[in-house]
Amino acid sequence: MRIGELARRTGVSERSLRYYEQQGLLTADRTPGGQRDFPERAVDRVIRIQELFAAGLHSKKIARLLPCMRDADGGPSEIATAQLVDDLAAERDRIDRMITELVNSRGVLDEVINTASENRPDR
Amino acid sequence: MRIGELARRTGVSERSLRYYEQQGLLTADRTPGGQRDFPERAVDRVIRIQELFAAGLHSKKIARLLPCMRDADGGPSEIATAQLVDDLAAERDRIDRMITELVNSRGVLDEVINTASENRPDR
DNA sequence: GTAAGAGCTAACATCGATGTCAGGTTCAAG
DNA sequence: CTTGAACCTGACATCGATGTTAGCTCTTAC
Repeated sequence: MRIGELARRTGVSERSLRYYEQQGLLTADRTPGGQRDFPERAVDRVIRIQELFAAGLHSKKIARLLPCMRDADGGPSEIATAQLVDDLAAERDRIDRMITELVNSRGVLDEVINTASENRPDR
Repeated sequence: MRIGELARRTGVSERSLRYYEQQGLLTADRTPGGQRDFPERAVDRVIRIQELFAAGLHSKKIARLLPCMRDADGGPSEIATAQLVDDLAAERDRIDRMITELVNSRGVLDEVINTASENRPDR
């Protein structure tokens, strides 16, 4: 599929998709005219890339990580090196802490929202 | 307490603390010589500020939010306006989605890590 | 063949919290 | 009084994903 469709289906801008390809996160064939032709499974991949970005990983780390992930198709095409595993374990712990913080913050927001609703029954 | 101690106790750089004050997120008295003198409760407040930053809120929104939060001392000193509540509700939903994504990403990392440990019992 | 819509590259801009540095002032202990 | 640590302000730098624009090319339907 061409870049426009992939953008539409993932909600990610064309700009970002080109950037992902440039960073080695996505692979695309090219038409004879030089336009990108993404495989169907790029959709899932883009979504996972977005999630990893949201989790605070940088593109370089994602690039090392992706080949070690189980694909839609089957097993991973590479096994993570010990060094990468260490790295990912650290990220994992960071994400864990981040989840805790987010849950806290969500609670704070809920409290403020609820307090306001109680004191301001503008219905 | 002075800025160095607050930085040490919160793990937040002095630079950031000055920035927080400048953005209206923190209040500090001044010594006759012009040095900041933070109240004890600044410690908790800084930690909450950090969490809100981690949740993706910007300083301006945090500045509007903070006076509506329940303090260590007691009730909020302001009630959120309807407009702010709408805003916060949107942030809340965004945080919710972010948590989901983080949990997903954590799962992905765990899988890669586990796969590597199984295939590479370097112990 | 032509026109319109979609894609291409390259370059520059942005955002916001934080790092860093310079040059000066304050504080506290001796 | 002196000295070194801690603090002050102000300015500039950074990082990285993404937005934006310009100028050109490809694709496709007519």
